[in-house]
Amino acid sequence: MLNKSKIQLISHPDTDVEHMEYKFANIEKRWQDYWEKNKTFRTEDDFSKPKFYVLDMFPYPSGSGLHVGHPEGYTATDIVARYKRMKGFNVLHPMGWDAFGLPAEQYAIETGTQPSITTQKNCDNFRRQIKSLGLGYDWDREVNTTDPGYFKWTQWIFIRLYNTWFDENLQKGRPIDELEIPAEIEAEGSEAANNFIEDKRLAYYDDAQVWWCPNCKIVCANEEVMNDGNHEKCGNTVERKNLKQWMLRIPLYAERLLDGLGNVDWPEGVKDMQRNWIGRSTGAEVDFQVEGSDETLRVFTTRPDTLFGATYMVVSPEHPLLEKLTTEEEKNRVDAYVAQAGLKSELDRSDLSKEKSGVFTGTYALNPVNNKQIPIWVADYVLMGYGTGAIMAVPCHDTRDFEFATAFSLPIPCILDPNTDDKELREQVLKGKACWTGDGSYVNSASKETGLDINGQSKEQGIATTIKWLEENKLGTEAINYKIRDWLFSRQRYWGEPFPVIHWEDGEITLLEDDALPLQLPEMEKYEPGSHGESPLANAEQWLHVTDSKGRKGRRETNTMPQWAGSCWYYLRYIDPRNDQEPFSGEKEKYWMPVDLYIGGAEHAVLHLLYSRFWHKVLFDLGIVSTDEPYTRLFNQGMILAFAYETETGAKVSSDLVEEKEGKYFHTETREPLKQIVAKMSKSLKNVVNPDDVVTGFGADSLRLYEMFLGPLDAVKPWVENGVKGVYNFLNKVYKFFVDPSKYHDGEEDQEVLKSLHATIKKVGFDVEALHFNTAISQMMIFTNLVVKKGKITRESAAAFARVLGPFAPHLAEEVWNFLGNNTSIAKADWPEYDESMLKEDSHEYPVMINGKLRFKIMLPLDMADEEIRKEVLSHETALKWTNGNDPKRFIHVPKKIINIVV
RNA sequence: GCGGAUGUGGCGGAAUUGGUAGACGCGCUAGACUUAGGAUCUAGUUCUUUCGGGAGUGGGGGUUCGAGUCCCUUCAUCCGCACCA
Repeated sequence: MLNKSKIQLISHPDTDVEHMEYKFANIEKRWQDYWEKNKTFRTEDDFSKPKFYVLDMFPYPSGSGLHVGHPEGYTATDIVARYKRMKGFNVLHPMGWDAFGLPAEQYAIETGTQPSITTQKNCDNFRRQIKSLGLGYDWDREVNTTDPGYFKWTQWIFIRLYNTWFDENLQKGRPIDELEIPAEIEAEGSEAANNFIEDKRLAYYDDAQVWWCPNCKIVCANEEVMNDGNHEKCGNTVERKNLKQWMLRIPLYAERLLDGLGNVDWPEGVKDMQRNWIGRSTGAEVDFQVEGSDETLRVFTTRPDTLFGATYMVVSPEHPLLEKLTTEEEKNRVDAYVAQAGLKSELDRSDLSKEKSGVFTGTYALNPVNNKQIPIWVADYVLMGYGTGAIMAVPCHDTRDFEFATAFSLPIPCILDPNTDDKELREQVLKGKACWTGDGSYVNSASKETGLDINGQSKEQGIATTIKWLEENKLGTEAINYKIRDWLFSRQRYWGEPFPVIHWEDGEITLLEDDALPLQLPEMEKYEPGSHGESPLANAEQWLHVTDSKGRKGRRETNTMPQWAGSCWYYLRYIDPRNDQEPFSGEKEKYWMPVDLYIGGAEHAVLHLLYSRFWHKVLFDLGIVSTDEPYTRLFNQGMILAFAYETETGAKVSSDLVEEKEGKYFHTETREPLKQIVAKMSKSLKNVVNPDDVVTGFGADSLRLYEMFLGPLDAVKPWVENGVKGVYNFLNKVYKFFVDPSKYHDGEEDQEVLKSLHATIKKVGFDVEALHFNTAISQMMIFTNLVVKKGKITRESAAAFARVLGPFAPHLAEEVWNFLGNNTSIAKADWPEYDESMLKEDSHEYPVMINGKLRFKIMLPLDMADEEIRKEVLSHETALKWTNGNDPKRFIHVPKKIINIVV
């Protein structure tokens, strides 16, 4: 109620308008039609010009249309694109649709409407909305991930991934036919050789654990499972299920993905999140002999130096050796524990069980550094998915092991004398009553029997010495471990890219030939999933079954690719979007890549950006693209929030039930006083701002300008509804002044106006490069206020200002430009040059401070000698008052800045 | 717990290398025009004051002629990750 009322009133202006009224609706319609008709923003592949590639993260075209968050990033890139074009660059600035996705499929299940029809409708709506904002995209380059002409090449890339292996020595992906099969494997026969090859492919087909919602009969992505283990859509508990899945070996590229982060201009936070996700840690893998067995238990540790402090071992409940390790006597307890751990999902293991739990397996291992017998336990604080799924526990120097050992009264011997000044803490650690993970010098860390002795060494030395000893004695090796895991690359859904894969009745898997692409989706009448966790494609009988020339029968892959697939490479397709011979021309790719500026939401900090970097590196290794990294500069726009209201107890109140009285807020029904808070826009809070409403009420230029004026692009900021009025007033002022013949004169330009104009050209240029749009707009307001006050301007100055305004408020700028007698688009004009000499001053108004406090101001010529300045300032009446005519202690004069007198 | 960021008027936010804190905008106050004003224009607007000043950028301390900015410390909020061995 609060949010809407004003917009609606202003959106129905008096019909009785003067001819000078800023009729934004007419103006914007006129220029949008003009741009469309003249293809103003079409990008030619003119290799003679310097290029600039500015990219938005393309949207998923949802049924609810744009929200105000979309235009934020899009306006920013549009301003940069228009600016760069005016600066003489050949600018690539495309838009498209990431249009595969669940909502269209869900809608299909409910209504039987083909997803392609829903998608088409939504794309049309998005395109209309985006065009209504005056964003200058080259629509001839529009791409859509669901278009067979597009996903043909997504499938083509998948085939490349399948046919690539990673050469760890060269740290480079190579064609699979360059893979040499070792002689001893060759000798075992063709099946072994085949298995060897399959194990090397970047894409492979294998069993994988997935989340399955028995209610929706659908597999869920991890992010669709809530913290309590329920499906976010229906609230039912999801299950673990083993299904054959396509996986991609992204961990092989971990080092390359880490290295590449060093050379890109990205927000530090995003780089850190990616590093964190890859999770590289260095240490050693150590083999422990299991007592009374020829099995060894391998662990990964970052602290091989603490081996002397290892007093027990822990394996995860899913560890493959657990059954063998468990003795008869302990079997019941271990089985019960494993069953119980299985009930807890991986998600709530961390949350619910702050208390450590576990049971003894009944078996012992031998600590390789001193051959001491140590018990092997099973506990769910050790995860199967990380390292080897087993650890050596060093309770005195690892907090988790310390907690566990304390809970189960296991010994906590100290082997590292802490280098801390805290005497009490040090005592505690030495006694095994506290845990120390920092540096220090080793004690009790020598064994005559095995010959290892690190007593007295520091952490760094101890690690090096121990690894060397382990390797010499063949008990372990230096090792690097990564958190990142193989990428589960298939979904049991209809509305995604089909895999170009056939599973034959004899077990062979073949991929389609390039010339058989695209493999299209079959049209279906029903989109319900298959009964056993299969994709709806399992019901497409006609499509599904194939027979080869020899009569062998096969089934097509019924899984489809995840939504990430299309977005992994779309920036490449924009380069050559209608090419039906190859994904893009190499020549064009060399010219346009890399992307110079990529703007989008921080929610894609890890997955999309990591996945697409991975694909890009594979394509680079195969010689398909010319750069190692796809995105040179990345920038995250901050989320736009909205005001919302809550009661004293914190209950949220829908905005249509809120009433304002004298700056306070009340519930319209209960009369409760309410607190104004800032929250994400949501349907339930009824605080969603619809860009269409703003465009209707104030115009697209106002929406663009306001989104940029709101604050720094990367900041999270609330939409303050009244703020739109501020920029609307500004545009109104610009219109009324610059489209009024009576404001123009033919004489010399006023010096002050000229100076401000050049300052504006300079500042706006700098600010656009730095993406500081809010301060650029403020500078344009300052200039406008000045000329309105002066009342007159020359056509030349007005033309320069119009061009500065152009990237921000393109419709109004075109109108002014046209009024000034130009009959080509302002988008094609040159950015005005500023003259540095115009900005020079010959005198400066110095603030004079006495003891650090501003006391008065004085105008002084810049070429005045120091001595004279001193005399002049000290003889000022206010200065005399403070100095009593005495010589000051100090006299500081910073040229062009400030004068400070210390008395 | 770890990692990243942010704290400036009533509000959104400005402030290259330390150099006039609060640009620009909203809101508010007063006035002008007006039948009217949620239109437009003009002036004012950090707080406080005994009208000399005084205080002031989350809190405390430090460096400096001078600190929103640099250093130490502390608090709060937001985001991401979270038993990663």
